[in-house]
Amino acid sequence: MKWSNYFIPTLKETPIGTEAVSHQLLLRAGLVHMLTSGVYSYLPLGLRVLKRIEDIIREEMNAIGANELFLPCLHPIDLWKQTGRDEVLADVMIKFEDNRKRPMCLGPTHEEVITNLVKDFIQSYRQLPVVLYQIQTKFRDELRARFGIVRACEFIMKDAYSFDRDKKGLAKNYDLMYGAYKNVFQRCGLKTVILEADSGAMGGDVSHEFMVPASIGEDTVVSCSACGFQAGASEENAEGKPCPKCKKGNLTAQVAIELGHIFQLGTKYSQAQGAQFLDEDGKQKPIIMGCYGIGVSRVIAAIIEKHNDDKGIIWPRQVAPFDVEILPIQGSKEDKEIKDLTDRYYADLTAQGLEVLVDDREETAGRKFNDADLIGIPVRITIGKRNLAEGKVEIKDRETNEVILAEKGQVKKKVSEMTGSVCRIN
RNA sequence: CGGAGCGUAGCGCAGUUGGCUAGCGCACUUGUAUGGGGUACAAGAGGUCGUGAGUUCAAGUCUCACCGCUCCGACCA
Repeated sequence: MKWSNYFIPTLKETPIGTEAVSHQLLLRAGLVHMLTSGVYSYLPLGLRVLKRIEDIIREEMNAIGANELFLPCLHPIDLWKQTGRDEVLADVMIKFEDNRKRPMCLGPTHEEVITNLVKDFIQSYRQLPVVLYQIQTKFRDELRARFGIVRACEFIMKDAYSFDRDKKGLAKNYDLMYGAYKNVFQRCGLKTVILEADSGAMGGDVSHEFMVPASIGEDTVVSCSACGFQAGASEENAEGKPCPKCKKGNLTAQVAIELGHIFQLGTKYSQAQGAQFLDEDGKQKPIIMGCYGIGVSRVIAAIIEKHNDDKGIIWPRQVAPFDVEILPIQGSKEDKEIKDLTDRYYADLTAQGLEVLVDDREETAGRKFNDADLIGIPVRITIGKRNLAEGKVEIKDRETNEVILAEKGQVKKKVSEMTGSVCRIN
């Protein structure tokens, strides 16, 4: 991909009214654009990151036997009345009437819709278990959107739902999800703290939250310096209490971003909506459900919060929008060798399955370097006269700042070593 | 929804006790030079001063209302 043919509107200055580093860098690196408070467009570079995270999630979901589908975001309120959640979630629902005066809402979550769907197809225990998921836009009329895409009114979520005949089956699927979630966040370059949580408005018994401690966030995690005990906490009781587990260490608090939340729902929805199956013993029973959410767009913010320096973003390789950036330093008179090498490296690396961005703009070297640091592509190849006079090309690792001066014929090999040859997931 | 702040060019800002043609930096256009860390010089283009009403000879500036954005709080699967 040529930069000159790609829409990457970088900003030199930090936009006003941005507190979170991730928010600032999302805007400066040209990943997102705000339409109104809590509502963001994803620009080409941001969309690439989003899709790579989605692909990681898809792999992990598919690996545990979950099937992807796509549910509507336009819901009749009548459906929500079946569970009474039209009242419970009234404050976050975006409601309106369609042209036939029918009360509608934009889906803030999808338990009711999926239960309605499964109800129409599942009659027998022989058809269970079923695990379904989607990656879709959710709408929540947040009283106060903040931290850019961390709390938005329109955001992208992966939500999965499991349907089992008994609690044992639910526990099994729950464990599989738990493991898959650990894999997803690890592959995204995030260290998560997993907490037992309150199931709140979702209902059910067992629930875990996947949190990433960061400098911003809306939740608090306390941890014990002595035994490593970790738990969620409210602001008031967070600091300075002795550890409830080992009684020795003191708890220290840190704010965190909630990225995932899984629930053993039980029969709350299946009972309310009449989603039953005929069990082996000839009795009608409500399907046992679980639900599992990941804030996909929020994952992007968390990754940036944890992977940046004063110059910009440092993408973990697995989620980077491009694998390699080639940065030719051209004068006004085009240097044929620089151009030829640029084309050759582009072709060679692309043939290896790498996504390559070429900064072919007629900009000064300094500007290209700064933009490269800002958008944070893991590997940068700089082709310029200075090193070329010695037959060398510079390869730089964005994360470690390590610089290799490679023979111009060895670039493909060196880059392959750095990226682990074909590092694309698909 | 309570508290606080902000709104002037794409971005970041200045604009005095109201005063005459609304400025600066970056970005943008054209030209010349430059070409390894936001290069230099020159010439340009770009504005309903958030919206509406009011006070006044005169409003970016004062008053009121509304809209929008941000932060703190409340809320949050």
